[in-house]
Amino acid sequence: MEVILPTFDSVFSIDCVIFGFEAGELKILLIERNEEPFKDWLALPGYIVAQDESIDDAAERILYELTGLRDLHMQQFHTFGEVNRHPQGRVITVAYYALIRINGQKELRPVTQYARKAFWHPVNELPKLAFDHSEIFTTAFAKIRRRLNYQPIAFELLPEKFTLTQLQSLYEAIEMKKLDKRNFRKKMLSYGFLKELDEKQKGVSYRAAKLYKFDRRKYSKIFHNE
Amino acid sequence: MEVILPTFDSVFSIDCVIFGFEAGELKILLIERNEEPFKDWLALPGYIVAQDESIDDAAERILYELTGLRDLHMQQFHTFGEVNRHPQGRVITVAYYALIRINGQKELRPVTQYARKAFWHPVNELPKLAFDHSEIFTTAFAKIRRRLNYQPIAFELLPEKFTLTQLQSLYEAIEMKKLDKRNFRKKMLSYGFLKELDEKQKGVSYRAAKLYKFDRRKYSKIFHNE
DNA sequence: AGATAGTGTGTGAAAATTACACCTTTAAAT
DNA sequence: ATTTAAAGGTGTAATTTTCACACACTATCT
Repeated sequence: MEVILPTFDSVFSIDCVIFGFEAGELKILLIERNEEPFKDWLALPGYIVAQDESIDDAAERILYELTGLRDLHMQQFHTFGEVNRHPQGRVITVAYYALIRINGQKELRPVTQYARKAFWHPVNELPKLAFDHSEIFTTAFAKIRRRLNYQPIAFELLPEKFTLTQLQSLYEAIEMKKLDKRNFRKKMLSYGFLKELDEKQKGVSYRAAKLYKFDRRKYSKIFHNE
Repeated sequence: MEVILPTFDSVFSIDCVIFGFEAGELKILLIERNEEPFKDWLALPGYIVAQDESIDDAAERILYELTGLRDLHMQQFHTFGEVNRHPQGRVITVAYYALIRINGQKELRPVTQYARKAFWHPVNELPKLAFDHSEIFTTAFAKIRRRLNYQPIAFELLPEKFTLTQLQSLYEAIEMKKLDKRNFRKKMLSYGFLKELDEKQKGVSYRAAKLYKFDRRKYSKIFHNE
């Protein structure tokens, strides 16, 4: 059975690539669509920009409506404007990314009917996504990989307190290669923006590691940019 | 006398920041607008995307129509989507940049009436521009400054054959700081993608410098990316 | 012949990067 | 109590990269 869809002339939309890190794996947030076209497909959270909101505001609103998540620092990274990227008409989409901590607590709960559910999915072994969302993801991943080299984005993905091994395995997940433990630690600590805490990891069945946290104030003192 | 303008709902537009290098100075291409709003103001070349063209195609077409320039490699870098950036309605603009060689030969000649003329203007001492174009320029400049560090964009601005001093002064113009001559040469030559020619500079009233050219094939052999 | 203006070249010190292996600590299992 | 499994934590030497720094050479013009 074929569904007849309306068409439209020109709309802006937003799509979001939200990265998280859990169980040593890099993940992104997907929704299950509850609307044609691509009903029942998996997709990036995305929707149409309203007349009276800036695209940055739209990105926040849309992410909230589709996933229940709020107050992330989203960053625009590319605009996709092929003529036929949307089957119903001309849709140019501005893609944003954000990096957040996954806590079990924050539950993912769409507040509109457009998404049936929202959930985390590992970036390896991603399924086929609706529209050109696979390409949007690939572009986003390339961007954050590059940005990792000159901005402290990793810390947004980790819990407030983390061990150096966790930090290293996150770098390894993003750069997709193994790093040397001693060199990694030496380098990270040499920057001087990691604060060693008086606390240790708990609940592990082996020697507990020291916890650290990222000291944003020291960071901006050291690196004047941004 | 006030002009009454039509309003519109949602349009995409493109704005272009075209960099060139001439007489030791970094310049961008501006037009003098011949249309409301901002009639008679200076602005970046920019116009509205048509229904049936991708944004990349639109960027090429629009630049051509406003300046007569063709076949540049334009690269999208940011999308500006504040609600009130255009006085007549909601216009979201995708901004592109390109770097080109300025030759006296290529003449700048708008082929539409929207621009009265197009011309090069030094990036220092830029006047106030129409819309939010000053901000767009600033963003573009920041982008290319960063990109200079990991991509061979400088060579797109120089004539095919150039001296090391010209190359250095271009780097200095983009990075806005002085570089050491010996270190600069050593580093550039160490990359191995500069081809020394059997030719020398002509028409100078002092010792003529060797000419070099950028060897794109060697470059991509050395750096697999891009 | 001399003045002028830019070309072209080398070395040593300091900093950053890389490669590399073993003992320690803790909890769980026996 | 002892053992085992799993990860924590640590230093050094070689190499590469970056940086600071000064003077003689050459072509043209007068």
